Order: sequence, then structure tokens, then C-alpha cells
Amino acid sequence: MGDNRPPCEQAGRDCVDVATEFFALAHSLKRMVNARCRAAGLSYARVQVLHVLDDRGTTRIGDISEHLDVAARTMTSTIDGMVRDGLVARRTDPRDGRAVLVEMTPPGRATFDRVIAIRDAVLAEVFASLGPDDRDRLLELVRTLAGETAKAGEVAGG
Amino acid sequence: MGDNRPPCEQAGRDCVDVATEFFALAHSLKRMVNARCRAAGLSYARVQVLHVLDDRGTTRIGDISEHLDVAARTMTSTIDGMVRDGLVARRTDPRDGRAVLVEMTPPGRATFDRVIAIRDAVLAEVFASLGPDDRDRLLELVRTLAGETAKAGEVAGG
DNA sequence: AAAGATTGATCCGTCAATCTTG
DNA sequence: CAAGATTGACGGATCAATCTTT
Repeated sequence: MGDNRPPCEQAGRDCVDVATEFFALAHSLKRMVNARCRAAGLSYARVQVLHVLDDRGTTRIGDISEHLDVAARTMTSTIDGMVRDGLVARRTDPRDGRAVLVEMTPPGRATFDRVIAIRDAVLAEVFASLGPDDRDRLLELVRTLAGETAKAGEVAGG
Repeated sequence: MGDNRPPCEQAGRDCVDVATEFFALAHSLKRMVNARCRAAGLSYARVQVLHVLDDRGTTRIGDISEHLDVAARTMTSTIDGMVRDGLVARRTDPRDGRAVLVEMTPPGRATFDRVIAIRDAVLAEVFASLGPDDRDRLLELVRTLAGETAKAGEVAGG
């Protein structure tokens, strides 16, 4: 064998190649979804916020940022804009004066219902190219990586 | 089976579920890589720019933004910061007075070599959890989706 | 006119510091 | 003091408008 690199480096390059294409796909996919959602009247960040409120009802702002895995600063300013545009409303938590509850307004509901259908259509348009078995396989691989990512994140965060 | 939804909607939901976990993984993975690279002295956006210059040598700014699939505005301001920090230098293309060439400086080279090793280690740390066969399978699925994304993007962009 | 880059306005993301409430 | 939210300063992303060069 004329290969002078140790196995770990070979595996490393292999990993990097896969990761690079994975990142590129994620980037263009997010770009596409974002563009279609914005064209329908809602940025993807706002779609995600309304999605949380749709699932869980009125929610503390800290829980939203935690669930979406973004910094507190991000959520404060995103909610600022959404309040400005009448999509959600802020209300102090009666049980805890420190916390702030975020509530979807009727216009927010209407906008969400319209845009979420478009988002789902875009995703279906792309992921339907895989077929059910391949989607299952992809989901399995993604979950394995997500588990590993969580572990690596703990190491960094601890 | 008590399922009253037509097959297309079932497939749609299936697609959305896979896509949701895919996006979540991409988000946390990018967050992690970004954090580790920044801790080493370079944001991931800058790593990507230097990576292009490492692969292709001195490159027109428009070619960099096209290759990384970001808006021209993004590249202008990212390069502004990198010039400010001495990582790259701007130079007018002698063949075309409209174009601007971006060149890696020696400090940029040193920083890149240091940080790219860290980036690769982070990616290997996560993707090595898959094993070679699963990585091949993932790469195949990613490429299928990338092809579909490109098609869907043309429709939207055309 | 078309192509390449810059600029303006704005949104979303980070970290670090601050204020308020428990 | 600790927890929750806001604010400041800034990087990086978008679109749309502008300026220069071909």
C-alpha cells in the first residue's frame, strides 16, 4: 500500500468531506426555505418562534430561546420586531415578575397558518426525492450525529 | 388503520419531520464549529473565505461570494473586516478595472493553518461516530437532496 | 447597457454587561 | 446572590440602490 497517512487522518479527511457537503446542503436548503417564507411574509426565524407558540401555547421568552437554541439577545430583538408587527404580544408572568410571556395574536395566527403551509411544501418538494426508506435511513444517521454533537457540546460547554 | 389523511399528506409530514431534525442538527453543528473556531481566533465565515483562497489562490471577490453562496454585500463587509485584521489584502484586477482580487497574507496563512486543524478535529470528532459505510450512505443521501435543492432553487430563482 | 463592487437599511446571531425581581 | 430579560457593540446575512468600468 502506497498510503503514507495513518488511518486516523484518512478517516479525518473522509469525515471532513462528508461534513463539507452536509454543511453546503444545509446552507442552500435554509436559504431556499428562508426566501420562500420571506416572500410569503415571514422570515424563517419568525416562523420558528410562531411554531413554538403553536405547539406549546403562550410561552416564556427564555423557554423559546432555549428550545430554538439561540442566545437570549436574539430572542429579545426578534420578539421586539414581531411585537412591532403585531404578530405576538408580551405579558409579564403573573407567577414570576422576572419572566415575560409571549402570546400569539390573531394576525400572528393567520400569518403562521399561511406561511407554515408554504414551508412544508418546500420541504416536501425536496425531501420527497428520497423515498420513505431513504428518509428513515437519513433520520437515523441524523439522530446518531445529533447525539454525538450533544456529547461534544457538553465537553466544550463544561 | 385509522389514518384518514391521504398518502401525499402523510409523505409531507414525514418529510417535514426529517427536515426538522436535519435543520436542528445543522444548526447545533454549525454553532459548535463556529464556537471552537472563534475560540481559536477566526470566525467560521472567515475560515471559509481563507479556505477558498487556500484552494484557488488569489481570487476575485465575486468568485468567492459565488463559491460560498452568499450575497455580494456579505463578502464586501467580511473582507473589510479581514483586511482590517491583516488576514487578506485587496488588489484591483490588472485585467479588469471593475474586479477586485483578494489575496491571503502571511498572517492570514498562519491563522488559517492553525484554525483549519481545529475545525477538522471538531468535524472528525462528530462524524467519526458514523463509521465509513454510514458516512458513504449519508454522503449519497446528501447529494441526492442537494441535486433536488438545486432544481427547486432554479424554479424559484428563474 | 451590463458587470463588478460598494453602500444603506435591516434582521438575526454572538458575547458581555446591566437592570430588575425572587 | 441567582435568575430572567434587556441593552450595547458587533459580525454576518438579506435586498435594493448606487457608482465605476467595460
